[in-house]
Amino acid sequence: MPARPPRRDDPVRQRSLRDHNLALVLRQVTSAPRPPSRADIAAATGLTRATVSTIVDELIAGGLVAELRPVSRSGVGRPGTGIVPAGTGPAGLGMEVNVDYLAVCAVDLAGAVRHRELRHLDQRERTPAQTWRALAGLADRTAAAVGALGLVPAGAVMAVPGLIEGGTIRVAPNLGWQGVALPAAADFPALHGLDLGAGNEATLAALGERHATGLDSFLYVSGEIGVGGGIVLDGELFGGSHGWAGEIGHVTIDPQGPPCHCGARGCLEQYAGEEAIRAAAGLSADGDRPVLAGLADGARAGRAPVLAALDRAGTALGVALSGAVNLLDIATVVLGGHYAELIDWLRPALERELSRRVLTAAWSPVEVRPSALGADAAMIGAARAVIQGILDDPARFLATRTP
Amino acid sequence: MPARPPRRDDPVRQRSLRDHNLALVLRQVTSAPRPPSRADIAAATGLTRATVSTIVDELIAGGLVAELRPVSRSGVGRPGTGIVPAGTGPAGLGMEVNVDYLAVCAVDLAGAVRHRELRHLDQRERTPAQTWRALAGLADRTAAAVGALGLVPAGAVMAVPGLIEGGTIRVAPNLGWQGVALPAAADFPALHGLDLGAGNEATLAALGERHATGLDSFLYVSGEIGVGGGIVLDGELFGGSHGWAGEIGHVTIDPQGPPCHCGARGCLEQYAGEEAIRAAAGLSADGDRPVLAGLADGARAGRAPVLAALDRAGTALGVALSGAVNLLDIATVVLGGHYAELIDWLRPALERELSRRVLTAAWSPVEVRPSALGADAAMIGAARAVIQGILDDPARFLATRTP
DNA sequence: TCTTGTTTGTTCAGCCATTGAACTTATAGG
DNA sequence: CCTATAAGTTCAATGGCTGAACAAACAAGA
Repeated sequence: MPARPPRRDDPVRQRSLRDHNLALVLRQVTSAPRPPSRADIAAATGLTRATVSTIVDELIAGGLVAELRPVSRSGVGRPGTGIVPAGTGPAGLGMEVNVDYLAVCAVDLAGAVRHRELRHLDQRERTPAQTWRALAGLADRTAAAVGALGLVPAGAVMAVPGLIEGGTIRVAPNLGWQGVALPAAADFPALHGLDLGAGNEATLAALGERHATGLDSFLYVSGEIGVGGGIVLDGELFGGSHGWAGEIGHVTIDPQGPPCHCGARGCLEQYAGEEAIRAAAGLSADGDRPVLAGLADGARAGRAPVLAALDRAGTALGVALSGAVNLLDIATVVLGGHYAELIDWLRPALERELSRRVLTAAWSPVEVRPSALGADAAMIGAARAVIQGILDDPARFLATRTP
Repeated sequence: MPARPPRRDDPVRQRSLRDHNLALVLRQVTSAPRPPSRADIAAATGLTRATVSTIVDELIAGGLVAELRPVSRSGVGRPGTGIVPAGTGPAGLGMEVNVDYLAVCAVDLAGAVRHRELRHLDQRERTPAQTWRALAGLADRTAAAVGALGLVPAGAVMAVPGLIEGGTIRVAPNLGWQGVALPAAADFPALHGLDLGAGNEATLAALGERHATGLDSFLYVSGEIGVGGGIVLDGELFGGSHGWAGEIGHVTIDPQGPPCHCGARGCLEQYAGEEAIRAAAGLSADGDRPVLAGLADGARAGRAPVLAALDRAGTALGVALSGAVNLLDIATVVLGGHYAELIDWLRPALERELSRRVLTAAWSPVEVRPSALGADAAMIGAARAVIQGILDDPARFLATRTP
C-alpha cells in the first residue's frame, strides 16, 4: 500500500544515508509535542547542528516543513526558530467504502484532517462501478477543497471492509462483493498520476488509532456488522503474509458454538457481532432505528436482556482477546467501531476474562480503552497511510516533486 | 538477549553505513548456498566490487570469514576465490535447562553444531544454585572442546521453560521455580567477560527452526509437558512487549472446559498437553517408560483410545492454531517437541480444523510440518541467538575483538 | 546604555565510505 | 601464443557527516 520501505537487504550508499536522516528529522518534526528548533532536533536525534541545518534546508525547499515566523522562548540565549510540518505541503487522501456510506478525507503532514466528504449510499443496492463513480465524485470535491487550502494531494488509499489481495477485493461479505477489481487511479480524475492503494478497513483504522493515540503496540478490535481487527507492533501495522492479519472476528470462542457464515462454528462474530448482540438482546431486526442506538439506549436504561447480551459479548471478546494477548504479549487493547460506544457495558466481562485467562495478567495487566477516532478511524487511517509513506521516505517524495 | 540491533531512530553516520554493509556482506556469505566470490557478493548485494573487496578484507582481518584456498570454476575468465564463514571464528554457546536434563552446545558462524554436552538431571529435586553449578560444568567442557577446535566462545544464551523478565525467571511451572534470579556470567568460569542471555525455551526453539529450515514466517508450537510456542515474522523472532509472546498453551479452546493450573478453564494445554493426552489415552501416569513412547507405540499399534486422544489433541491444536492464523495471517505451522513425533496422528484433525476455521484457507492453505531439529531446537536456537547477534552487527563484534 | 554570558544557526575544512573507471591477474579456447 | 572474459585491486572523485570556529540574537546585570 505505501511503497516499499528501505529494507535490511539493500546496500547502503551515501545517498541512502541522507535519505535515512531526512526521514529521521522529518519524523522528529511531525511527532514533537511543540515545534522544535534545529538545535532541539540535533539533540533529539544525535546528529550535529550542522547536519540538521542542511537537512532542514532540504526539507524546507521541498515544501515538507516550514519555519515558524515569530520566535519567543523562555531562558537566555538566542531563541530558536521553530520548525513545523508544512501546512501547505502534501495531503493524503483517505477514502472509505462502507455498507451504507462513502467517505473521503484529506490529512496533512501534521496528521490533521483538513477536509472531509461524506455521502450516505447503500452499496448493497449498487454495482461496484457505481460505487467507484460516486466515490470519485467525493474525491474530486476533496481534492478541490484541499487545493484551495494550498495543499497538494500526494496519493490515496481506500479502506474496504473485506479481504484484499493484489489488485482485487477477494471478498467483502457485508457489501456482498466477491472478486471485485479495485479501481485504477485513472478512474479517479482527481488522482491522475498519483498512487491509489487499498487496504482492509479495520487494519487501516488501527493505523489511524496509532497516530491519534501515539500508542506503540496494541490490538485494535472494531465491532461493526462484522468484527474486524488490526495489529500494531512497534509503531507499524502488522500485515502478515498476505496483508490479512487481524481477522479476530473468526477466532473460535466455542468449537461447538453457533454456525457462522464463514463455514465454521462458534466464531467471535457469532457472540460479539452486531447482529448477534441484537438478537441476544431481543431487539427487532428491521426498522430505521440503528441497532447501535437501540443497544446503547437499552443499556443506559438498564434493560436486563440488553445488559445480558452485552455481558455475553464482552465475555466472548475477553476470551478471544485473551488468546491474542497470550500469543502476542501486547499490553493494550483498543475497542473501536460500535464497541467504543458500548465500552462501559462490555468492559466488566471483558476485563474479567482478561485477568483470568491472560497468563501474565497478574504482573502486567492489559489496558482496555475506547477508540480515539470513533467511526472515522478507517478513513483517517487510510489518509495517514499516504502520509506515512512520505514520512518513511521523504527523499522519494522530494524526487517526484522536483525532477 | 542479543544486543540491540540498529534502530530506525538512530542517526546514521559514515560509520553506520559501513556497519550496515558489513552485516550485509556477512549475511550474504553465511546464507549463500555455495561459497560466493567477491564478484558474486557484489552482484547479489548491489554494492560495487571495490566496496565488497574492502569489506571482505575487514571481515577476514576480524576472523569472521576466510578465503577458500583452491579455486576452480566452470567457464572462462579468472576464477573467483570463494568466501566462507570462518571455521575458526566465534562460537555461540546455547544452554538448555529442562525438567529432566541439562544441555549445552556450540554453534559456529555457519550455523553448524560443533559440540554438545548433555546430562540427565532432574531439576525438580535440586535447587537453582545446584542447577547452575551443573550447567557451568557442562559449559566449561563445551568451551574447552570448542577451543580445541580453534573456535572462540562469543557469548551464551540459556533456554528456560518459563517466563523471563529482566534478570529473573518469573515462573517456570514445570521446574517448580518462581522468581529465581538468572545466574551472572561470573557464575560460569568458561564465560568470563562474555554476555550471558536467557530466553524462553519455545521461543528460542522457534529461532532454531528458523535457521534450520530457512522459513521466513511461521508459528512454532512445541508440545512438552506444557505447550509452548514462538512466532517468527520476516525472519525475526517476535517477542512482544515483554518477550512473552508465543504462549499459545493457554489460548482458550472451550471457555467452560476443564480447569487449568493457570487459573483459567479450557486452555489448550488441557487438551493437547502431554498429561492431558496421556490421561485421555488411558495410559498410566507413573512408571519409567516415557509418556511419549507410550503414545507413539499405542498409535502405531492402532489402539483406539490412543488414537482418540490424539485426535482430540489435534482438534484442539487446530482450533487454537486457526485463531492464531486468522490473527497473524501466517502460512506455515511447525510442530515441535513431542508433536513432531506424533504428527501423523495429529495432522488429520488439525488440518480439518484449519481448513474449516481459517478464513482464507480456501485461497491459501496453511502448511503444517514437523520440526527439523526435534528435541535440540531450543538449545540450538539459543546458540543461534548468539551467532545472530554477531551477524546482525559484525562491527560491534569486531570492535570488541581488536580494540 | 553597554557589557557579559548563553544559546542558536551557519560556514568551512577534514574525514570517511562508496563509486566508477582503469588496471592487473588468472583462466579457457582457438 | 594470442584473444576473450571475468575477478580482484587501485585511485581519484563524490557526497555526506563532523567538529570547531564564528556570527547572530537575546537576557541579565552594571
